[in-house]
Amino acid sequence: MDEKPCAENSREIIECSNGKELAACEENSVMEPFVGMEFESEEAAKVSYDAYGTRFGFIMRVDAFRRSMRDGKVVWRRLVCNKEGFRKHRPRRSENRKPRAITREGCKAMIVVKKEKTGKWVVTRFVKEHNHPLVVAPTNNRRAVLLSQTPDDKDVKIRELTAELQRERKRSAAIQEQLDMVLKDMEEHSSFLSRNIDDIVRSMKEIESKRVVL
DNA sequence: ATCACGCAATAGTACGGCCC
DNA sequence: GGGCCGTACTATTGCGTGAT
Repeated sequence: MDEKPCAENSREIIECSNGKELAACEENSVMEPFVGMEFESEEAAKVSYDAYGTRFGFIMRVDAFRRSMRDGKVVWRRLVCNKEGFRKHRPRRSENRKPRAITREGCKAMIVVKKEKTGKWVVTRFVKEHNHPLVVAPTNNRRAVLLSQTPDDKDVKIRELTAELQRERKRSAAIQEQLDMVLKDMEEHSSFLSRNIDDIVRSMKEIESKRVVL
């Protein structure tokens, strides 16, 4: 079980079971789950794991849950990678139709969160390793990403997305630099305005004191 | 008895493809 | 283009099993 939180480093290379580079952690705000991690609500856990998945290149799927025997409320929830498990075989009703792309690859990655007596949701299990390459998708259309990839397309798609990711990183670094310059200018301007205000206040006080003397 | 978890089944839904 | 059908998805539930 891997229980190390990852958010300590602003840039951390994550590796999956096949040892390939997958994605880089670029924001401290996306926390890697760890056993014992607490959430205010079930929804917060979902949002967090979903953000983590988006950041590191997989799609979260809400899996099983359990209700309390006493009050019937949900007290246990499992969140998995969308490639978790294998698709169940169902007989094809039409031979003319093309089968859809395979989306399940037997991935074991998941987190399990449980509601404690305190009302907080705590991660009780975290499986980090995926059995497939992780791809940071540039689109918000999750379903389109899921269904558009056949096994043959995947390597090409991974290369394209990796190249795009590098381009976007360079672009964001340039934007960051520009923002830093703007902030610096704003600070300088702000301190300039402060000095002006101080001068004005000082002048006003001098004028006031002269009036009192007269 | 209760909890934790795995697995299968099912309902509802979204979407792609085919046919008119 | 629009309707229908098939496929695959998520969400939920039931049941079984092992641990506490």
